[in-house]
Amino acid sequence: MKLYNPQDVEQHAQKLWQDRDTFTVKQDSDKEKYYCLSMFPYPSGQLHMGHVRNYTLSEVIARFQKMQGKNVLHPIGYDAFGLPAENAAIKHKTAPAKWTYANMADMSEQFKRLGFAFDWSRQLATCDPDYYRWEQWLFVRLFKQGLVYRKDATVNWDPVDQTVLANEQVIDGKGWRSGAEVIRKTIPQWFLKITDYADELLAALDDMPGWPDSVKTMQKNWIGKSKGLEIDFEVPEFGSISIFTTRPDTLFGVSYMAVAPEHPLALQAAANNADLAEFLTQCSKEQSNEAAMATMEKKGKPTGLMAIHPLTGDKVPVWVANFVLMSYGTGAVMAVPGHDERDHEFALKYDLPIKRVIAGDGDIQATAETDYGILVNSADYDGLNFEQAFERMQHYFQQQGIGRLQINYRLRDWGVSRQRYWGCPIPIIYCDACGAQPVPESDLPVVLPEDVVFDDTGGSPLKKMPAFYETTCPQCHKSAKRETDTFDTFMESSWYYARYACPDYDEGMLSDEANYWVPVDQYIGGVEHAILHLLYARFFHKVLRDQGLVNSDEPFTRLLTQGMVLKDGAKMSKSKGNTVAPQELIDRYGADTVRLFSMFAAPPEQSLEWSDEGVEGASRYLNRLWHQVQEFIAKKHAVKPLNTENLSSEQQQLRYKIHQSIAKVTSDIAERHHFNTAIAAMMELTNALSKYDDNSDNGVALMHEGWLSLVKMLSPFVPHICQALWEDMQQPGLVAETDWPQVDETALVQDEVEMVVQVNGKLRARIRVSAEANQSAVEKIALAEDNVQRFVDGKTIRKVIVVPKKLVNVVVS
RNA sequence: GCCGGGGUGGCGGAAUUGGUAGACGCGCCGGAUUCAAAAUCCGGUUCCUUUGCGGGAGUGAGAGUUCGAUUCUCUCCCUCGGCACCA
Repeated sequence: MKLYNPQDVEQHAQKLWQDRDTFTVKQDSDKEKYYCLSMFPYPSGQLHMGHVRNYTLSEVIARFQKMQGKNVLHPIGYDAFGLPAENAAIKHKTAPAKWTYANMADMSEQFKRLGFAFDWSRQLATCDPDYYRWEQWLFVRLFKQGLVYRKDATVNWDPVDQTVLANEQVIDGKGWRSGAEVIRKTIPQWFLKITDYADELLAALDDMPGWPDSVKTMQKNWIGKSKGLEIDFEVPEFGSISIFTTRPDTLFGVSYMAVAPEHPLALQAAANNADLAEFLTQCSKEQSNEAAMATMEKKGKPTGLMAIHPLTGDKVPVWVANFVLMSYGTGAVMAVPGHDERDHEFALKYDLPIKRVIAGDGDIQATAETDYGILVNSADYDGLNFEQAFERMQHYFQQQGIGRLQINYRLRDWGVSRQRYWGCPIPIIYCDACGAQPVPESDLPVVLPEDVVFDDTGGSPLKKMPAFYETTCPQCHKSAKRETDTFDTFMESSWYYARYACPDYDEGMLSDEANYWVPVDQYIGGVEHAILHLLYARFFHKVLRDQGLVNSDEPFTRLLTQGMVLKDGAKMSKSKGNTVAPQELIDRYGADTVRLFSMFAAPPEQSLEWSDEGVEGASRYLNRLWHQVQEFIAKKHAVKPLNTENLSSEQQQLRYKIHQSIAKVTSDIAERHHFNTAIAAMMELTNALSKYDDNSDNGVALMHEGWLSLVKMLSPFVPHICQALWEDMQQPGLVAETDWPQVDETALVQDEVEMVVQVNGKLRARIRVSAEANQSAVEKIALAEDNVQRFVDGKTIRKVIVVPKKLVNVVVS
């Protein structure tokens, strides 16, 4: 008997697929298309288990859909720009491009060794000028349409390395290399007006049934639409400040105002107040990310300025507070300590008055009451509820011209400038006379010089390359300077899915073929991308649509968010030393084993705990499968058609098992995406077939049907071994190109079913009854059971619940 | 802190619409095979109790709804992901 040698079997199958271009696809209007995509990887050089899991998931779906007769696109490429290449450049003294291209070649080799059904002809890399030129082209178009603007924004500045740091490079407020205290610095940067699309991005979520609710909820909360009033407060000696509030009903409870440290009012007040200026400096050293802002100690300083309450005319002090965000709303808030927890905490700390303006009987000095209620201590507005007060105030302020209805979003415009080298150059030229000018379309792409040397001083090499930045103004042709910032790498990952449809098209960003393939039918990637990447890509898609480049509204019809791969309960990482290299496992057990384990160990959404013993088990299963099928083949049975009219009860049972397994595996893959239970069902079928021993014509026909169905169903998971078994079973062509097995409903009809009998919800007996038995008959059989009688005896039967074909519950007291 | 997940045997997990808790696999235990071991095959395996039949408890903790809750509601604990410059 042939032995199972994974390395031979896998090489053989991979060569077949390559020679026959099995997974290269073309537009074909006769076939239903299916676009299956996993988020493309950053080319770090080493494939890790997260990748294996991610691409095996899309792989199984892609191969399954192909067997359903669809024209399946399953592409791969690289998200090639990014910070790690710059770090590697400094460390290894190589250019980021060289390092990146070498990594991509390595990873492609590893992908091929895993046998993934990718259409390699469509491979793309975002660092390729043929790719990013269209991103620059789009940016220029958006610039002309006013969807791009420049404004000041804060960055992390390392004063020793004289460089901008990414958030991840700031550790406990210090630069990761220099250890210097990082400060907030404000510099001009480019923004995309994603907020123009906020409403559509929000509303469309209600019509995306293929997305998990959790992701939709996160995006909804991230966009954070809220309705409130913008109200102007007079501030003598400054002018006026506008605040946004969703709770105008608490306006009479305002006892102070708070502005962000970067607010113009704060800056003016600090000009002749050394104490306040010192406080602002302190604030500039605090981290500006949201998590830090929310957890840090709330601190403030009075500015000495007073605001006039627009309804009472009272003077209330204006404070600077470290927790007010300049980037949200107007950078200033009214504080109502009686009915807002943060304001309350702040008021207690700085001994500011706390007033009750919403009816209630708690101690307002001790706890803020944030629920809606009836207004009190609010002059004419007393007795109104939230809606009434909101409406009257809106009306009043509008009439006075000092307030207006405002829809506010938590979502901020997308800052796309990065002060880094290894990214797509922003196609802008700065002219002293004409200002910021987009690079003319005919001059695109602005190519990133790849042959660079990194020194240790940090900062982008572009800033030291006159050959790159010295240019002329496209408007007045005088000498001008090119932008040396590059794009956020989320830009590239926001449209790559569409470019896979036409990766070599050089007459435009997207060809007509994009509308054949896009939207992606199934998108798969880590949950960590639930908000940023997926929101930016949705935004880009709508922008592309409005440019007439695609004709759909959303890029991803169905979304599957996979969990992380853990080892010993922690995320695999080099620093923890708990990594498992896929390559070693492939060498040892073969790609099929690695693929099988990664699909069997957990359902896709959950985190997956890596287990060496589990891998061993997967390998053992494949060996068992191989031997069982080979044993069946070795008997050289003449397979005759199954005579369904004449089946023994054992044959009926096996037939039931085969078809029930097909039904389960099909729905687990197609609908639930629970690949682990699909595999469990196939293991059960394997066990049933292994135990079965019947050399009659019907017996052989059933075994043949069973093994063949199993080989087909396992093939998306473990395609190499299945191709070998397929051939050994004398089947024509490729298992990858065959049809998925069909369920025969007649095999699923059963005349007897097992039911459980409970007394007061506790299991007391099991009964076998005819599938057609009516309720009273079932009830009678159930009550006749000895062990049921034991618990019913001497008690009154209150009622009997019968769930057909499942259970009987006798309620007694 | 805010938003979104997760918590079930020794371990990974299953239970699809409120209806048998623990499928499948790992590990472990016993047996077969072997000079012996590995590999393989067969059987057992939630805990407590019982010779056995059976009984009791049990899905992070606590409450609630229900004939019946791993599943629904509330409060709490632990843990993971995201928080706008990691990708």
